[in-house]
Amino acid sequence: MIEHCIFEVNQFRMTITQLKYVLAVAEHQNFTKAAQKTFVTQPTLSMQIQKLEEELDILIFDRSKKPIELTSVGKKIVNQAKNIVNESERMQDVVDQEKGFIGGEFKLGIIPTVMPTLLPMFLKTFTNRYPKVHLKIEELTTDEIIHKIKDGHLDAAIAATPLNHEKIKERVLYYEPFVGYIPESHRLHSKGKIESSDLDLSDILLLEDGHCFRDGVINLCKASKLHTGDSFQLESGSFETLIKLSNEGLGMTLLPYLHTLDISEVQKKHLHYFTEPSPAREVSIIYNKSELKLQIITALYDVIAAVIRGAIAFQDVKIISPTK
Amino acid sequence: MIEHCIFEVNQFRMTITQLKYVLAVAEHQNFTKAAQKTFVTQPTLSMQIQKLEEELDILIFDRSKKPIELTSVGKKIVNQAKNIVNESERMQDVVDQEKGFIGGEFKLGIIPTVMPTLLPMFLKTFTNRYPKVHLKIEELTTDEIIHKIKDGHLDAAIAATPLNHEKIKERVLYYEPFVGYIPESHRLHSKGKIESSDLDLSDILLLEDGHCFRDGVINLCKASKLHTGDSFQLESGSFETLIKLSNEGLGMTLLPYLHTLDISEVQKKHLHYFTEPSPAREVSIIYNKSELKLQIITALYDVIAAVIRGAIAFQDVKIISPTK
DNA sequence: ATAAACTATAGATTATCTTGATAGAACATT
DNA sequence: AATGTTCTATCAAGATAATCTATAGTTTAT
Repeated sequence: MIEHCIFEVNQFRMTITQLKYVLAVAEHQNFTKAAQKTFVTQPTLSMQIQKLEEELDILIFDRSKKPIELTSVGKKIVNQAKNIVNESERMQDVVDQEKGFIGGEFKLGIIPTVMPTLLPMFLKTFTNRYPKVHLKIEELTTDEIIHKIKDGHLDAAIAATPLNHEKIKERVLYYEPFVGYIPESHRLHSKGKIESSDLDLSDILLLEDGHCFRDGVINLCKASKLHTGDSFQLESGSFETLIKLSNEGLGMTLLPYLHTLDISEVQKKHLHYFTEPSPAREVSIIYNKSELKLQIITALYDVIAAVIRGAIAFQDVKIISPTK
Repeated sequence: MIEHCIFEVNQFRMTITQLKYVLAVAEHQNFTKAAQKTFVTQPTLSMQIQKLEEELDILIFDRSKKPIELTSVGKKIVNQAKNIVNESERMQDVVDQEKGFIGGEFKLGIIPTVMPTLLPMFLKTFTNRYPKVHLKIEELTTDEIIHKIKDGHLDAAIAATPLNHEKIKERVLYYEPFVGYIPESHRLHSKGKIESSDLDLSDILLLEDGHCFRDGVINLCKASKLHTGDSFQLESGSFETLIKLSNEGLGMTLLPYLHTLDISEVQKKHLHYFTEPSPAREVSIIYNKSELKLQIITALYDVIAAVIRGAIAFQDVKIISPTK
C-alpha cells in the first residue's frame, strides 16, 4: 500500500540543550573543544547542531572556514540563543527568590587594585552569612571583566566605574579617594594637603599598563595640567613596590585610600590627603543587564556596602574616570 | 563494591516542551483539556510537569483545588515560562527575517465595526503580495482582542485606539471621521455640516453594548453636553439596521466614514459631515510588545496604510476615545 | 451512594540522544 | 607529492527519555 504524505510535519523541536551546544561551538570556534566544555562527545554536537540547522533550514556555521565561523544568520541565531538560554537560566533564580534561597555557584571578578584590600574586608562576613553561595573569585583586569560579564563567564565583578557599557549595569559600592604618598625628598613633602594641580606626571610613579588605577591617575594629572611627555620613569605591578621605589627618592605616588590602611605607621607619615573635593575612584559591583542571580548580587552589595561604611567616611569627592 | 555518591547530579534538564505543557495547563486549569490542546495524552502532561516540579523542587500547581490552581511560585514560573517560550518562538522570526521570507500562520483579530469595510479593501492585495502568509481572521470585540493578544492567541489585531495598555503596542493605521446620518424628520436635517455640540444622546441610535464605536459616540456626546439620561431608545448590532431604523424616523445615527462609502446614493443624501476638526476614531494595528512576527505585522501595516491613503483624505480630526 | 470528572501511576513502546569507532576533508610540514 | 596532524561527519549500537494505553485512585456533584 502506498502512503500519501504531502506535507511532512516537522517532528523535531528545538531544545535548550541544542542552543547551549550552538553557543559553545560559537564561542570556541571548534566542535572538539566545545564538546569538552559541554561534557559531551564531538559527534553529539555535530548531530544536534545539524538537526537544529535542518529544522530552521539554514546553516549556522560555515564549516569551510578554519577556524569555523558563524554565518550571517548564524550570528543572529546565536544572539537569540543567548536570550533564550539566559531566560531559561533565570528560571532557577525565580524559584530561589521565592524560596528565599541564596546559594549556588557565583563567579565574581575583581580588579587587582581592589582585590587585596577589599576582599579580606567582606569575604568572611559574606561566606558566614550566605554559606550556600559558592564564590569563585578571580582577579582580572577591567577589560577581561567586561568581556567575561558580556558572555556570561562572570556573574558579577567589582571594578572602577563608570564604564558606560550598554550591556552592563553598575551599582556603586563606594567612592575611594586617592591619597598621595610623598617621600621626604619630594618637592611637595613640606605641603600638608595636596591638590590635583600640584601633580606632575613626570615625577609620579605609576602602576603598569593595564591597571585602571593607572589610567585614573593619568586622567587626574591631565585634567589639571599638561603633562611633560609620555616617558614615565618607573612602573610597577604593586603598590608595595611603588612605595619602596618612592622611598628611594624616585618620585611620589598615589594610592587608593583603602590601601593606606594597610601600610606601616612609619609609611603613614608620608601620606598626604587631597583638599576636598578629593579626587576619588568610584568602585561598583557590575553585572550583565540580564540580571541573572540578582539575589546574590544584592547580597554582595549589601555586605560590601556595610563593611565599607565603617571604613570610608569622606564627604566630598570628585570622581576620576577609570578609562583611557 | 559499594558506590559512594554524596551529591547526586541533576540528570534532567528543563525543556521548552515542558514549559509549553505548563502554560497549557495553567491556561486551561485542567490537565485533560490542556492535553488535547497540545496534542498529547494527559499522562504525558502529568509526568512531564511532575518532572519539572521535581527538578525545580517546587510545586507549580495546587492540585487540591478544583479547578486546579497555580501556586504562588507557579505564577512566577508561568511568567518566566512565557518569556522563554516567546523568545524561542522568535527564533523562527530571526530566520525568516534573514531569508526575507514572509509567511506562516498569522492570527489577526478585527473589531466588528471595522471588519466589513476594511477587510475587503486590503485582503486581496495582501494575500496576493504575501501568498505564503496564512491569515486566520477573527471578528472580536476590543476586550476579547486585548485578552487574546496578551496570551498569544492573536498575533495582531485591528482596533480603535488608544488603549493605553502596557503590554500592547499600537501602530496607527488611519483616522476615521464620524459622519452623521440624519433622516428628513430630524431636527438637524436642514443643517449642512454638523458640530458635536449639536448632538444629543437621546435622539441618537446606537450600536449594542460591547462595540467600542458605541462607546466612542457616547464619549463624543458626553464631551459636548450633558446627556439626558441613560435610557437609549433603540440599539442594534449593525449599521445597516441603524440606518433603516433612522429612516423610520426613530432618530439620527453616526457612522464611521468608511461605512458611508458602501451605502446607496439615496442614503448618501442623508449624510452630514462634521465641521473640522471632525471627531474621528483612531484605528491601529495592535500587537504584543514581544513583537513576534513583526515582519508580517509590518507587511499588514504597509498594505493597509496604502489602501487607506486613497480612501480617507480628511485634514483635521479630533480623536475620540474608544473606551468607556 | 453512585456516577462523573479528573489526575496519577505502571508497563510497554517508540523516539531521541549519546557514544565509540572510523571515515573523510583540510591544512601544514617535510 | 607524501605524510602527519587536526578537525568534522557518519554510522550503528546502546542508553535515555518521552509518549502511549490501560487503569487505579481522588475528588466533586447528584
